[in-house]
Amino acid sequence: MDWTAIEEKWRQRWEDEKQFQSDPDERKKFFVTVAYPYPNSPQHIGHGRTYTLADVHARFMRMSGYNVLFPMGFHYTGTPILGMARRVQENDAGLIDAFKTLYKVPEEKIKEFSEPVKIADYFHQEIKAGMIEMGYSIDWRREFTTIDPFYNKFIEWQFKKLKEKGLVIQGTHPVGWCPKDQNPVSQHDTLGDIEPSFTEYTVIKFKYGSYVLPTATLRPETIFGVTNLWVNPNVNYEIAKVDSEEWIISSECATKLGFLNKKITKTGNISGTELVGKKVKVPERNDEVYILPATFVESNNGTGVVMSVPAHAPFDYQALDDLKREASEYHNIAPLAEIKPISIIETEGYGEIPAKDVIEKLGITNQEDPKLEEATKELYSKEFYGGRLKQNTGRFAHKAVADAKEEVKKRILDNCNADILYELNEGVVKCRCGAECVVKLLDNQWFLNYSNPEWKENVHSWINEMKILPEEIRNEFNHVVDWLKERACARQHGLGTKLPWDKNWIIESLSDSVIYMSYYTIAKYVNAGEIKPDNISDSFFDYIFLEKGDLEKISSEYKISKEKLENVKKEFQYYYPVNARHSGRDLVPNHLTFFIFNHIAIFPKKYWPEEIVVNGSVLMDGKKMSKSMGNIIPLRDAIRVHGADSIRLAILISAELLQDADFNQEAVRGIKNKLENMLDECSKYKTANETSLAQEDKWIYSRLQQLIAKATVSIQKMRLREALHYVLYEFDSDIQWYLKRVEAKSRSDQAGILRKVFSTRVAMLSPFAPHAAEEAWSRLGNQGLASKSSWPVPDDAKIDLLSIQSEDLLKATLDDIKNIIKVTKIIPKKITIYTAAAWKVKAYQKILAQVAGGDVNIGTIIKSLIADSETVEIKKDPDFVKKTVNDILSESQDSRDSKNKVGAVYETETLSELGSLIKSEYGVDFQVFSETDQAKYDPKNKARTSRPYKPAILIE
RNA sequence: GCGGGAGUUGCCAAGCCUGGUCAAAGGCGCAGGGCUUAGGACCCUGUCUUUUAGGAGUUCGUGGGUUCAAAUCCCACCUCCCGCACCA
Repeated sequence: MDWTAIEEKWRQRWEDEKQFQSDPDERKKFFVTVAYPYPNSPQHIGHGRTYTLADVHARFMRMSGYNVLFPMGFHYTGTPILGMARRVQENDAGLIDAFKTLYKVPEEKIKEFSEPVKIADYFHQEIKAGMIEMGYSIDWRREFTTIDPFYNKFIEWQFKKLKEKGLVIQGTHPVGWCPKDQNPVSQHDTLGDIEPSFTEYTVIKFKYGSYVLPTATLRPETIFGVTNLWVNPNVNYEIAKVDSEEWIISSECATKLGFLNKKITKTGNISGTELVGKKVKVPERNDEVYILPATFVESNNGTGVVMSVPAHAPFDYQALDDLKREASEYHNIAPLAEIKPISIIETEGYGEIPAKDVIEKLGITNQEDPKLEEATKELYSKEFYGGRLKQNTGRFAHKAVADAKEEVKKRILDNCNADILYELNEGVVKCRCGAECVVKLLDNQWFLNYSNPEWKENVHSWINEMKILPEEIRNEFNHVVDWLKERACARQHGLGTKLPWDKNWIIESLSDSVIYMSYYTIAKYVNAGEIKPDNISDSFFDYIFLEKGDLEKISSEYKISKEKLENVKKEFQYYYPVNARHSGRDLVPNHLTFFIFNHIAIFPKKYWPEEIVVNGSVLMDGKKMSKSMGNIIPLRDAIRVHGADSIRLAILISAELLQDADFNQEAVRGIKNKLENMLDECSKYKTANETSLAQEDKWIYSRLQQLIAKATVSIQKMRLREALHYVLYEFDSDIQWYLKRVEAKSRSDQAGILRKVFSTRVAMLSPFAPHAAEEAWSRLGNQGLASKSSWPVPDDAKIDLLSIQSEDLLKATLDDIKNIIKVTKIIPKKITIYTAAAWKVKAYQKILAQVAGGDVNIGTIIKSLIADSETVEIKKDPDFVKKTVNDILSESQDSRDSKNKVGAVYETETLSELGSLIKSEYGVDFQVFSETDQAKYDPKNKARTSRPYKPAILIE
């Protein structure tokens, strides 16, 4: 089957009929949006998932009678494209090869890629083409990119609004930094793609005369256990003026401090040896300790000076031990023997000197031993999570280490006895330019103040009101909101909009994409050239979005007619708020949360987003997709191979929303076959001449109604996998049964019925597999487009419960027959069936009513049956009650209710329908008797075991 | 560490919120049969153990508990996956 042609044909029809263009009208609207793509590569199967989900949603709502707007934009803003362009300029072989072989970019295009916008433009068109081929029902008249001049104006407006409200603030902020490029570095700026991360150290200032000897530590609380300082005798230390104090530090440390906005003036040098034996004053304690030599101290780590806490730091314990053994060399500098570890933390599982315990456990004998790292790690973690400070720590006594750490740090910082230093965690990180990265404290950085308590509170309460699917995600959102702090919202390079009040900054790319959904409503006018960016400024957006300002004035200011302005405003007011926002799960802790925050900050409550739908990612044959694995399939390649609809279905049916969907070849092939069979099937049922309905006809119509009801509920909950499962697979077994019945009876008048059934089914398939549905729809001889047909509405009145009960009875009985044949391995020659006596039927109805009323006590049921003359015969067969109760309990609530409603089924009559089925299946004779039938054929005396819905069976 | 999620019968995966319809949907795989020159596709049957009458037994990460009844509720434990910031 030529899917390319079929899909192309129907896409053209949609296009011709402008089916997805949405303009305000009298209908109710539904505005569905998806996070727009970042065009730095072609989209792959994984990207397709979110868009497909949103498209199904859009198509379903459209069929349900809503005026649906589903637009799309392209996010040019950001740094990765910039980085790629730079790599192209540098002739990066790896990247250029990826463009050629993986992304199949024509050679002459790659040459243009040294210009970032060209990369974005190229992949923009590539992605858009893929979206069209996938059949996404997008209104392309509203497309834009985030570097369009009008969009820039819009973002400027957004930021001015935020600033007016005091939500944009300035502050300092540490970042990974390249001193050569004078720029912050992130993962894709470094050699080896290392994300620079850093740890905050507390620098504690020990006074040495008028000098300060600072030590960097992760454990400020251990200041109470300090017994001495360590310096490396081989290091030549700097004496430097740091702001207003004179510090003695390693030269590496002086450099680092320079990036942390300290004013450093070097005034001299002092060797480590010279410091050894001197005394320093311990802050918070008012006593003095000696400076001692240790070789483990490194000049490039921290300040080059270390405070020694031998009781709790294995390095310190070992160094002190080493020193004492070599005491003879140092006898003149300090009374070493008097220096004893001071234990200040109590931790279960450790003795008085925990460092000693760990060192002995690991068999460490000198300070050069690499196992000391391990020892430190172990002890640090044990003491941090399980330790408590001892009596000798004064006001901090009995506190948990985890708490005390912060309190001590705060106290010594407040008393100006400490400072802060950052160290890169990865050791040396190199920028792509080759320079070694540092941590820099950026001044005057702009932040969005997501810490603002009032703002947070509003967001929390809205999150609790919104529709969020799946429900689990709501919790996650609330945690993210709690955890979110100030976020830097401007950077110094990249594509994007300049900060309106400080043009040195470019608005960061996640901050310029939080309220853009509102922009779709005006993009249509911008694209049509009806409004122009040239002199547009804030009052325009104030008027459109916030209904502020004077129409007359604005109209003359921008030379836009009043009618036009009113139209634009009304269009916004018609479509807003966003009814459903679809997105991948990875955007929960960032984009989606910001999206809520910013809507709440800028728009009035009636325009806050109504619903968020989050989906998981896509796996490739059970594995994560990644470039290095080489298992990324570009979406357009896949469309060429499998067709768009098979891909859509494969992605949707493999997992429910939050689960990762697994895309694999077998699954797609299976689906494709399924679709092709269905199309073939549909070609058979053109004619429509309805005759009077047989029982199986009523049944299939009833089942169709039930299918509609179930599928509709599932889609409304965005349980698309389930809905698709009902429509595509579960209903198939009903069709099979129907065909089996019809064929057994040698009927030939079912084509009209099947055409109706299939048409409804195809309509329900239309949001999921739109092209195949159109094709099937037309093959069935229907007029118009499936995607324009109305979503079927379930009608309870069309459900014939009796036919459902009857068919169920037939199926169950047939199953039983099959089962008996299987177990006994009899080759049947004759099959006889006996239905239950009238009193059993009566009794069954009574038991059913009692069970439905919640009474499952067999004793009371028996009593009440005996009391009734109609069912007094129960005495002959008391086991009947127990079996019947079990029968009933092992049924669904629905089925019980329907049996209750329908009352007794005429089993003898119904079961005679089995004749044709048994004849066609086993080719043998078949008879039905009632248990009470005097003339019955019952050589094995089976008839008496019959129960309602469970006829006795004799196979010979 | 903090936060989120998951562990189901060969594999993937429903079911869990709202306990009985659960030996547990569906797909894949496998086995047998049909169709076919063959392959593919398609259709039927089977696929925990056991059973010569439609039945019985043992299962849903592990161990407890609640209940007439637990894959489903509660507690503890084990294992795995994901996010943790200036980055789209």
